[in-house]
Amino acid sequence: MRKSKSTVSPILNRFSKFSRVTSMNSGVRDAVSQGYPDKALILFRQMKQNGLEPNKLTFPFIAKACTKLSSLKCSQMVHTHMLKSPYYSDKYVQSGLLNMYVKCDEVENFAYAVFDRMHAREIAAWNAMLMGFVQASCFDRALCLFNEMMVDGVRPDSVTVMGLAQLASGLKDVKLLTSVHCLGIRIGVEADVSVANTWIAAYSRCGDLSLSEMVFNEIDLDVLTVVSWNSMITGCANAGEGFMAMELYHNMLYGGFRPDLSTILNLLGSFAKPNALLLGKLVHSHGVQLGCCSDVSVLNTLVCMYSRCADIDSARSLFDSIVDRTRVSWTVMIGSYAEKGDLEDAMALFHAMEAAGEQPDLVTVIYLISACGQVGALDYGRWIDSYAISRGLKSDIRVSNALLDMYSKCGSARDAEELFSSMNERTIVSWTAMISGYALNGQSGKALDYFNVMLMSGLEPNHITFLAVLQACVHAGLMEKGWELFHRMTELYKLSPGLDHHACMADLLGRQGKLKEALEYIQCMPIKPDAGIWAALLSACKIHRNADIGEYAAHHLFELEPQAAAPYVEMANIYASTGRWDGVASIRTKMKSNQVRKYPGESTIQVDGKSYTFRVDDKFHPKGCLIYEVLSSLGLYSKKQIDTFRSEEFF
DNA sequence: GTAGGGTTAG
Repeated sequence: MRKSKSTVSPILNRFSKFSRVTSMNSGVRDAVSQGYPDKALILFRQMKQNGLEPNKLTFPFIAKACTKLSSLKCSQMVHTHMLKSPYYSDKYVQSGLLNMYVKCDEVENFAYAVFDRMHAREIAAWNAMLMGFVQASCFDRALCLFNEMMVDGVRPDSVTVMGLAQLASGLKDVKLLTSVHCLGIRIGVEADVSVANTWIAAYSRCGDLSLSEMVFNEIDLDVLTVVSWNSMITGCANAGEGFMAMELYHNMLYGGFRPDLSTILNLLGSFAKPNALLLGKLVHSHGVQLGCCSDVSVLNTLVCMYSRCADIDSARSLFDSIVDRTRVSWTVMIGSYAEKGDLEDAMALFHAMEAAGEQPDLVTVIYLISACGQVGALDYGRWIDSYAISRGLKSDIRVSNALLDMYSKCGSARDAEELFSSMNERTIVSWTAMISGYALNGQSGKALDYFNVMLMSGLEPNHITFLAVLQACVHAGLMEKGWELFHRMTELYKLSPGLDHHACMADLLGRQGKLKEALEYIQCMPIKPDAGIWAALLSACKIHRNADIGEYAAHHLFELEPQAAAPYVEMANIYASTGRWDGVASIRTKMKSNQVRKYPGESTIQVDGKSYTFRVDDKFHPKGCLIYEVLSSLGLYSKKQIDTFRSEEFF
């Protein structure tokens, strides 16, 4: 007897639907594991269109696809589907959802909302939330979360330890990191190579490369991975230890490891400095051999490497060769021009970037701002300020700080003050920008006032802040105040003075006429004095007409920078002012034999976006006559000099 | 068959 179709159909139908969902699930899973998250989402959509209900296994896979895409839009779409599903409260579904939002950088609102509503929190959920806070730099909240986790009696595992290590390195707190390290040993996860790799990276980020090395050397050879090598190489790169990075790379190849994209990327980072071009080129060629150089992030790093190695032409032609330029590609190239003070090329590329439909972000803007500060382009600087406002970038403190610095360097204290008082958050960088702005523009009293107010607000000065106040003292000739600050820096704040700080102190002594003391100070410095310090002493000798100490300083300068013209000129002036004409003649001979040429000094100013360059006694500007009239009315130029120019018929 | 994780340019 034939069964009627109507009784058998629903069962068959349900069975076939079940098997179709199962096969769709494996399709989704495979797509995700093979690195095609977008394909997984297409399958998911097809499922819905065919009336197939995703089950409890579908959602974790789909969530994983969303984490790989880091797209908030996709995540929210999936979230809506999940809400309608009977499996919404499943712990794995919830964990997947949480992780999805963490990866979209939606930690504080979306991810925490999911976490907060979870009934049963597994260790994975805690870890995901912890990582999320750490990656979003919400370190306080991460610490609170860890405490809560302990109170809840959840036992930390290896992933927790990794999250805590990243937390400690984010805070640059090596003490905290050591206690995380101890926790790792106590719970027995120190043999886990992933944990060790995190420690290597974390110690180097805290500035303790020797501890990174210790962890690296303790890893069992059987479990050592490429990531371990990469972490160690990155550590060296960040510490500026290019030679050590290269040595590690050599050992890595010797040990039979195949470098990957990340190896090349990090290695290039260690050669992004002058005099490292040869090694950079070597690694570039390795990258080509390994097939890494079609990757846009490697290309971007290469552009950066070439420009930092002062080979801007190679950087530009490499940039031009990139087919799929990203925002970072543009920014790196704009930054290359900006760092060498080439504002015009930087701006041109910035407009090209916008024309190409790429959105500049805060890093792009910060580069442009700093270029304006370097060349004193107040007009452009103001324009970028308003551009930053229109793009909502000025709310970021880093942008505001860059603007403060730019206004100070352009000598516009009013713009700087206005901005400073409008900021609702001020970091040590903001204060330091203000202080050094006043120091630079000769308003030493105001610089010191700001310094005191800053101290009262509870902020701790760093070595750059101290440099700024010391410069203020130099400009005002405040010898005692300078020494007091210098001692406060070394004794109270335990900051070791760098070359610049020592230069200030030597300058302070020299300008006061204490040339012998200045010389003694330089000779007893714990670090080798550079050309800047000797130049400061030489110019002090010029003020106080001391040819003997001047000769000594000049001698060092001729050794350090034989091609620089300034020391020869300074020394010749000192001889002339003390009537030692034989000395003047000997300097002339020395300049000739060393083939040193003195180019006249230049000064550039921008008005209405146009650059004007002037030299001493410049007669080429069309409005020169007017300029000299104004100068004479200010008492900066004598009437007689203007008449001389007139008679020469230059105007 | 299901989670959370290690290196990553400006």
